Amino acid sequence: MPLPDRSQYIPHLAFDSVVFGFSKGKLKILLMEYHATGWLALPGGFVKPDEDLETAVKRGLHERTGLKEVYLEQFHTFGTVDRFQPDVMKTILLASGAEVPENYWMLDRFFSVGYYALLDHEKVSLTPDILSDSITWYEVDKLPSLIFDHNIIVQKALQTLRENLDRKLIGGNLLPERFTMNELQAVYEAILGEKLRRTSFQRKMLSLEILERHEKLFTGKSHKAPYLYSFKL
Amino acid sequence: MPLPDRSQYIPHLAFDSVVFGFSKGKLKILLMEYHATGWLALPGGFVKPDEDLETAVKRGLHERTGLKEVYLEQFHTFGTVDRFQPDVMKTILLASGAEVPENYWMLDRFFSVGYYALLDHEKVSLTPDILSDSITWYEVDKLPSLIFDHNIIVQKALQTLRENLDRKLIGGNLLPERFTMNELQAVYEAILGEKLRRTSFQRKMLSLEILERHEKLFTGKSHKAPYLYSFKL
DNA sequence: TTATTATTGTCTCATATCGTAACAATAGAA
DNA sequence: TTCTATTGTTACGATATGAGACAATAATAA
Repeated sequence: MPLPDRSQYIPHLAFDSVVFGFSKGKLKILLMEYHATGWLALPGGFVKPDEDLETAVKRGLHERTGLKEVYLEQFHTFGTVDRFQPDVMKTILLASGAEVPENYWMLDRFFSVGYYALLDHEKVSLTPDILSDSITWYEVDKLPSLIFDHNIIVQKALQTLRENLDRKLIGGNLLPERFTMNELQAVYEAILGEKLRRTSFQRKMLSLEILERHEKLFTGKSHKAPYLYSFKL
Repeated sequence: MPLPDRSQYIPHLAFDSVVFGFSKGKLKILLMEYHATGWLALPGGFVKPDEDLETAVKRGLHERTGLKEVYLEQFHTFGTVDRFQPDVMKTILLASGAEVPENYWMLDRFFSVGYYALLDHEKVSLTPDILSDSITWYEVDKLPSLIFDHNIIVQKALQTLRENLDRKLIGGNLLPERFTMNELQAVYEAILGEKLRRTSFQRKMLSLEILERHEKLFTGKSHKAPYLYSFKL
């Protein structure tokens, strides 16, 4: 399996995606595990010479998750010299069984543009890339050590997500079309890392006039059934 | 005057700085005017192979303003294909009187990381770069047309500045060490583009406990003299 | 059928915050 | 001494938020 040629991509420039999902009450992100080494990294990629940066990120996201439409936001570009670790990269490339040419372009110094994505955990079908033998969900607050500065990238993504949460009303992107108020609150709590008041949360969300109320959800439990909501528009 | 060699900088990657200053009640930014063409652009630059991205931006800022310490914030990275306008770049290079080699690296497609800086208008001493014959302050709300996507970059910088204004308490970076409450309010109004209530603003600022009150400022006007303030720490 | 339990939707009240206006203080001029 | 313009502070009402109370209700148990 041949490695990509220098001419196929813009050199020195990469992107890394922090893909957030929500399941079983936990906020999770996608991580790739590289062949043989067992090293973990964010799913990322490179930009083609005639491709918009954001298009490249969407392409990468589509290849890994099968999803075409996801909520996507750029949050920071990482460009310190200490990201440059050609030995690490070389080990990953060799472990994939490929032949690594002299001065191979992927061993150069890279700047990486960080994007975070929010998607419905249930809708993805995961596919590893050439260098990885798996891609899996990991709980954000139990993250293992990642290669390069990827732990820092995740922290920055999470910080930006928190700051944008209220301003951009994006919590719903992690849920299916219809959800209960309790589920929405659980998403907010997972992102913010703190418990919220049930009544205040409900009042706030309803006062924003962005939710549409639908039929009740009967779960079979012996108590009042909650309404289902969806986001307007 | 020779143009920089391909090996001196990372290819395909640039930065652009939106340098905010405040004077005579107006919010202003620095623009460079290129030789002969009269085209206007943001002050920017390239990153050296062994240089941190942020270090490069500070270096560029120091070269243009003489300032070593400025408030600096990265806000977005621009990477659409339509930024690629080699003819425009070639005209600029030729107008500077330089000889432009075949396939010169500055004519390639570039990704640009946007930073904004806040500084005390009084402290800068302006120096144009090789390609420009002037660098001057322009009022943000009376901006002329700029090359490439630089008008969009300014808008994005301003938008981010507004969003960060309260959260990061950065308004003071545009003023000298000591200032009156009125001056601070004028900065906030210029950034937000709207009038603020005098009493509410004063109450809010004082309640944040970030200001230190100093002696009064006697302007010679026939009314009560305002206190001077500085930011704590 | 009725009582019980767990959870949901709403309301109330205390508190904090903010818009608005009023008021007192004061530096210099008349 | 009075007047004018501006500043610092306080008062009051409107609005938002924290915290708790209370009614509604789906399924179960009696």
